[in-house]
Amino acid sequence: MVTPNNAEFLQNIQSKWQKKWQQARSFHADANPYHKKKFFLTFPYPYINGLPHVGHLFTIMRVEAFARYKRLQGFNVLFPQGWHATGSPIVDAAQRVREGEEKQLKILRDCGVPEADISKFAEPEHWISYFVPEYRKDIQSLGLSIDWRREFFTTELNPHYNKFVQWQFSILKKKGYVKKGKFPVVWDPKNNCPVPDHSRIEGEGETPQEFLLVKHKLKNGTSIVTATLRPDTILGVTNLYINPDVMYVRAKVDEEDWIISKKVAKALADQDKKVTVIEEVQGSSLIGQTVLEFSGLSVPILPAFFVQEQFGTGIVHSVPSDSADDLIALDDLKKDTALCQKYRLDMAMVKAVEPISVLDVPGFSPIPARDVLTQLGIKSQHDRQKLEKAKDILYKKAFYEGKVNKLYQKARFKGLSQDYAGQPVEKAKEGIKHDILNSEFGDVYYQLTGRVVSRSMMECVVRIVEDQWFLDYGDPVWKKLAHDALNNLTLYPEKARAQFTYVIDWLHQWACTRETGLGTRLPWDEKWLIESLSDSTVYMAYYTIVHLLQKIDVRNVNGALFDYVFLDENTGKLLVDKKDADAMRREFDYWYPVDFRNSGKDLIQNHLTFYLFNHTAIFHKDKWPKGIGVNGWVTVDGSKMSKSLGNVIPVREMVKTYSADAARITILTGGEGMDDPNWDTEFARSIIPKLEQFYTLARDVAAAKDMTTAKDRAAAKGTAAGETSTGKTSTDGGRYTMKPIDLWALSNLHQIIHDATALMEETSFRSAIQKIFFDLQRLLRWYLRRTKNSPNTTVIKELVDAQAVMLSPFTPHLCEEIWSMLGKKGLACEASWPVAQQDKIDEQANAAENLVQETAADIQSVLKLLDIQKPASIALFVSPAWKYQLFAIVRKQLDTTRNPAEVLAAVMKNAPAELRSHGQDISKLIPKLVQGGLPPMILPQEKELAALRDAVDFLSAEAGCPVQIASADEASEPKAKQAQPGKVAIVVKQ
RNA sequence: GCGGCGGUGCCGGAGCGGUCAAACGGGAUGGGCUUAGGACCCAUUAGCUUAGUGCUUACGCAGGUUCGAAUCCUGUCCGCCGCACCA
Repeated sequence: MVTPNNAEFLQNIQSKWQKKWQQARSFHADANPYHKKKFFLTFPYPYINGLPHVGHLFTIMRVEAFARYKRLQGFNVLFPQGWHATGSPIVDAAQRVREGEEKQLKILRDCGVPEADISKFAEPEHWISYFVPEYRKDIQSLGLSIDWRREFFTTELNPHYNKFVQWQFSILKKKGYVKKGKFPVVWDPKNNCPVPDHSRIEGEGETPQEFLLVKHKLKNGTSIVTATLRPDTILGVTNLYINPDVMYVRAKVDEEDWIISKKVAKALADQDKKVTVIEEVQGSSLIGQTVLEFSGLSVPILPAFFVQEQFGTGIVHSVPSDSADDLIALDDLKKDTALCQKYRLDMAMVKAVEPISVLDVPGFSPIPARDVLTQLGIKSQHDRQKLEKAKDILYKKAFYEGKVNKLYQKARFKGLSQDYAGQPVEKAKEGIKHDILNSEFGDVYYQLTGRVVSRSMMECVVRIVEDQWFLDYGDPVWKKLAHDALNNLTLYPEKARAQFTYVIDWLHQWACTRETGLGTRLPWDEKWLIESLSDSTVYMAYYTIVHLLQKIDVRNVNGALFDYVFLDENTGKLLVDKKDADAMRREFDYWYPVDFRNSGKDLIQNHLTFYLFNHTAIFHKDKWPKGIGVNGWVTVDGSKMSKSLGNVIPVREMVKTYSADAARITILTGGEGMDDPNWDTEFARSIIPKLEQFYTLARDVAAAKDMTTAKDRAAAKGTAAGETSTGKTSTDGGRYTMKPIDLWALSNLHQIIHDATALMEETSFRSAIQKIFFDLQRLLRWYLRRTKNSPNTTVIKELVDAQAVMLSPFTPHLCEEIWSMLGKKGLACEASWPVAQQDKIDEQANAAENLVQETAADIQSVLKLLDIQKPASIALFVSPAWKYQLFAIVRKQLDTTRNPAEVLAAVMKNAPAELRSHGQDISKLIPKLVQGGLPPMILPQEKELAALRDAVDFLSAEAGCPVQIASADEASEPKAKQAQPGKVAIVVKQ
């Protein structure tokens, strides 16, 4: 870690201002009917199983900076904060503490928990009572402008909130958005419980995968059952493959007879099936028999050794057209007379088995598997590696580019519900699967995508849980409402919209209840806890009333109260004072809807979209969300944040090392939009002295009532009293004259205010900081240099005042300090954001100053090239008059043509005689002007002269010799002719 | 594979048809100020060239549109995020 230069100064003023804000209750926000402009911001309440770190900081700071900005804009701003404890991580972690797991204990120690207290964390409740205040302390130390009166935490440990969530769910239920169904989960068979991702020893990220079971019927009615992920090829089945050496079982599954592997027989028992094993069946005994297919065909059962017992059902239906495995096995068998004899297979029958083409895949023959076998040079079914590759190629090609062929006509197969012929595989697949499931040939089976081992060291299985509750985000009516909500809100940034639209369409049923963890119980089925993403969709409404509600005896909090407060409906008896209920309703009515909710972009696919869905289900349309912000994932010095890299910087460490203000501005400079913001340690270090420099400058401005020099004042007396050279009146006690450079400074200031305001409005904080801090600092630097440190006091004060206010959302402590030092009344956080005055933005002033700036630079470079230390004098010539005329005419022409010849012709035609006399020069100049383009603004000759004359002192000082200024028109000097509008000719005399 | 976002100089990162060899910051180099400085100020930071200029090569790669492209179009390669019941 780099040691900062000196953050003490910033750190020393931190707690002082935080205390002042607290005393002034600057961030307490209450409904105020006389203050119509309100702004309500939130970010998702953090899950409190740890302390805040740099990863959290970015999201927090976006909301914080926006909150402070909106306050400066005159809004009544509500920025509350709560805590999330719902779910299983805390419970699991407590369990691990109970078991004394070293890794978990270390995490707690790293959070600063004293050794003696660690055992307390065996209780989940203790996590809340410990981490809530610690987390709050950390983010408070950043000087956040949160209304802490409205803090709360979730789960039934907070009975008021508990009632709120139950109210929410009873409304969802009433409206039919909560439904009951079956659901596959990863299950520990020993402890009889579901195994969430983070409490696995092995197999994080593995999930149940749905396979289609296909029944193939023997003459006696028994089904040989295979499992597949490719129902689209069902009509291409030519035979079954069975491993002759494997011992299968015949089992009664529900009311049917199935032949399957032993493992599947066991697994199905967990998956909502009644399974009784009747007998064992040797694979070889089935070979040679025929089965009836979904397609209506009869196909033989053949031997194959690539078939693995533990995969699928241990039996494979063969689609040699589109499976390389199936095809090569068939090829092998046709050549293997000995094997056929062994199982008494009729060689002619085997040879008669031919692939059936079912898919049209671009770039492939009707039998794609054959192409791939040839392509990869696969010779036998033992060539496993190549076969895996073949499978990959075939699947991807067929699935994403293929179409099912003409075989899939409804007329040809009674099992099909529609004509699939010609449909893309991707689309037809689902329909065909559905058809098979609806026939007597199909069923469903779940298998894990990989091995999962639970903490009890048991290998997990898939289990179908009955009576699981779902939020039906697939409901088309609800989807429509969510789209409506999306269409009526502002996104920060707008480019996130495509993703939201996609997610709304893609979401379907969401299992919203759990059996374990902390949370709120489902009001009508108390065995279930409401899952953590589902209990946090509309709680922002809770913020509006929490400080009032939680004072009320919870026994008097009922559904009728929430109906009254949130929906303006009288549905039952209120158990609280009408007065109290009205007060809450006023708060809700005033603050809602949420104007800005910000979170990481990863939450678009769940929480933020749930947030939209649920608001439309619960609240009236005028209370739907107004704005959502999303941001990228924080990186640290360019690398992804991770525990293993050890670059997860806790907030408390950042504040201790860099100060709150430096940390705040660093993180927001790290990025904007959807890009991943970067915490740049080097920036954090180098910004500290720059912030102090800003303070020093402000101090000088404050101290010097009059920053002008005696010489300036004397010079000023020369002009008519109170009158400046530009005719403006100066009223302050500083330098009396308002010179062009002063107007230029103001012009640029107001341009910056204008730009920065627009950027703040769209939460582009990085760019805003660029303008407000760096561009303004540069402006100040040039202004001081240009005025040789005697700026106009009015101007310099306006610059510093504006900067202090505009920077305060980012570095509030420093800005308060400066604000008070400048002798301002009140707090900076309650000041007014400066207003950009269009009439002060003067492009001509910019062009004039550019000319001066460039001339100064050009003088330097000429002197350097000629290696002249002490020039005797310098003459500057502005362009001859005819070139100004020429430029103006060319500019007009460029709108119609860009062809140099045409421009030249037009110029020569339109130009006055005087200009035409410079014909030769013109024809040389024009191609350049057309190619390179003209400068954005061309000042008239007299303005250029005036600008240079105004700056003559400065230019002389920079050049180190007297400077004369003249027009090239009356100059005999040949070099003077080189001058152009915007470009002065320089003649150095030694 | 699908959906989303990106690929710019030593680095971070602006720019999104002409004012672009490319803002701003960081780093590096040189100079100034200083007892000294990690503080501050100034200059340089693609190559060649020049009295302040001009030229060449550059904005992932390849084509195209245009008088003109980092900027628009097409194709292609690469990176990041998500693809769920987990906070």
